[in-house]
Amino acid sequence: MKNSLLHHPLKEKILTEVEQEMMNILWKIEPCSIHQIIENLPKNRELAYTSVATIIRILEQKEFLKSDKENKFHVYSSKITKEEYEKKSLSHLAKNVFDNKPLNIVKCLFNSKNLSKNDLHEIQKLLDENS
Amino acid sequence: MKNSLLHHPLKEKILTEVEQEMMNILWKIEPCSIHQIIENLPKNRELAYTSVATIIRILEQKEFLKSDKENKFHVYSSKITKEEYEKKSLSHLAKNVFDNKPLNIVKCLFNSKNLSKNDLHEIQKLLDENS
DNA sequence: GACATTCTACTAAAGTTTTAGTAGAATGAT
DNA sequence: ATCATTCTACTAAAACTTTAGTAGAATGTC
Repeated sequence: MKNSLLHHPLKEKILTEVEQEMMNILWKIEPCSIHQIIENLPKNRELAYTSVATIIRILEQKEFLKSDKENKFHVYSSKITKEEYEKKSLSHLAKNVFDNKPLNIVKCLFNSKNLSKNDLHEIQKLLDENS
Repeated sequence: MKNSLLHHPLKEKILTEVEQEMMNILWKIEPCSIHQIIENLPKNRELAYTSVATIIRILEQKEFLKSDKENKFHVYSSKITKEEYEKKSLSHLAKNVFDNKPLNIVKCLFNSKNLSKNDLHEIQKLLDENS
């Protein structure tokens, strides 16, 4: 079995670091070419064209994105929205690190003092809408 | 360079899946032996003693835990608290998936309907305490 | 103390991730 | 049509992850 990961469709698929890096760009500019992805990498991030192409190919095999032949060349677009993936990765983190208790994530955010005054107002609004 | 990862102390270290599995048990029962960790694995999770020992050794190299020789054998304890790691993994996720905006994590939790009535009350309490 | 059992260190192998090269196909320019 | 450039598929290699075996050290039992 040469690529066993690709044959476990039920496994909860989480992006690796580099895959995440590419998907973040894709979600911003899709549909797009390999070159457009490279153009959108930070200047200090030097990756060969073929390296990006390989990562994209793997992402296609894992069904995070799809490719279409638009007139001349391939263009790539996501098969999962950023919002869907945010939800998936957050519930993965909740399960693995936060005892499967989403509330613990909120508590952690409050404890780590990473929320601005405005964030607190926004959260209050969310609460008001949900009661 | 045989183990280059271990020589990059500044890299933000995030646990792999199996490492996380072991650390979650360690945080519950530390200080503890390899055998105690194995006893605390789910019944359907069959891992050889030596596999667990290898994972523990890697975790020690990565400085997530330390070992002490307590009278006869080694006992292991964490070098990072669960709370510290929760904070670290959450800010890692915020940075990589949520545009570095912790508020987006809270929004995602609200959208995904994973919060119970009681959770909402608890969040209201947190808000009241922080204003 | 001899023997069986347990523990630890080291080694290993298969799979995955990250990065990039090569070759040939497709395209563009003359 | 030819040549240079770009794109894609395939291959590859080093590092990392996951799992486990082997050998020798430490310990317990008789």
